[in-house]
Amino acid sequence: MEPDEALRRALRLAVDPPAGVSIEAVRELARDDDASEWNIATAAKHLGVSPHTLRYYERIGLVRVARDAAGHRRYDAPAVRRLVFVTRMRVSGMSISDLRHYVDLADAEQDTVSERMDMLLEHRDTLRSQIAQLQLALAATEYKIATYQEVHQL
Amino acid sequence: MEPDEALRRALRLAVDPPAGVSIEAVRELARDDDASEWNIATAAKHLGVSPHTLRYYERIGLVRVARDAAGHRRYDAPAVRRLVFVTRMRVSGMSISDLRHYVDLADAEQDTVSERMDMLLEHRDTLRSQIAQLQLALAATEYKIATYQEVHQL
DNA sequence: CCTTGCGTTCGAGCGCGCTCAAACCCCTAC
DNA sequence: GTAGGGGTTTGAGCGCGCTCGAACGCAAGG
Repeated sequence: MEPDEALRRALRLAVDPPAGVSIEAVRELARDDDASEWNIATAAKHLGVSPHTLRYYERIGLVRVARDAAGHRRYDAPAVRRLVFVTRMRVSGMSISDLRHYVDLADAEQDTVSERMDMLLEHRDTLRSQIAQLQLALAATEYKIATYQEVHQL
Repeated sequence: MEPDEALRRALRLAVDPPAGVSIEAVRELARDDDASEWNIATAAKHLGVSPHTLRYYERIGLVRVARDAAGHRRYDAPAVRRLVFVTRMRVSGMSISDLRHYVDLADAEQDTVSERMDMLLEHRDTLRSQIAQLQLALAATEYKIATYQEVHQL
């Protein structure tokens, strides 16, 4: 078994939430049973962002990252999972400040589940309308392409 | 018939390219047979952007807009169609500079169809992967929502 | 010992896409 | 005549999200 197998597994689970997942997978994600960790370059590569961006995300409080003896960042499974979530939300248009609010709630001691739920529900709606928008744009683009092709045949 | 019926029709046609459209619709879109025009406030309202933005788009060459006797902008059907296209492409992530390139080609004298086709094809691919990304994000979000709900029931 | 390479912190800079403000113009209604 | 509400032009400003640079630290290899 590769040394960072657990990290890759966490990454994959977070990346591809299967259709019928449930408590099982949550527990899996919640387990921190592997000592394997990534340095910033490796983490950046797997997450598809730059090391600069990873440092930036940590600086603004989106993720907490441990240090090794030399003071270098070590990305463990929880950090990677958080970053997968963060990058996904960023890519899907959630603003940095909303994301900060969300992770502040997630990191809080108290029960903030209902407020986070509200944010998630709202983001879900945003995503749905975004997708609808993009599908409209796609239809328009394909329509234009088809038109050009037809015109070209005249 | 409302005075700006033709403009609304142009807007609708450009907004909702029906599945099986063809030359017919193109001709319809291409006809400039109506004298009705919009002022900047009306155009902005219908296009869902601010007057500021409309002036900005004109300034950077994305659209040409005529003036009335008083020097006020008059948005006719071609301008509206162009702006529908522009806003759709913007919303779907095409950069201003790419759009400028595209409309420069479209406004050029020469035959630039093939180059525009290339841009459209590329944008189509971008749109498809964007949609895929968003659907992933949506799945992840719904997964998280479902998880919270299950946890809440425990 | 010294270079190479990878990391650190912190503040500053930047590109994009608007967004605004100032000074002005014109038309209509009172 | 004048107040109000729409519009115009231009250059400047701004918020976001990185992105970079400078100065430094540490550890391994030649």
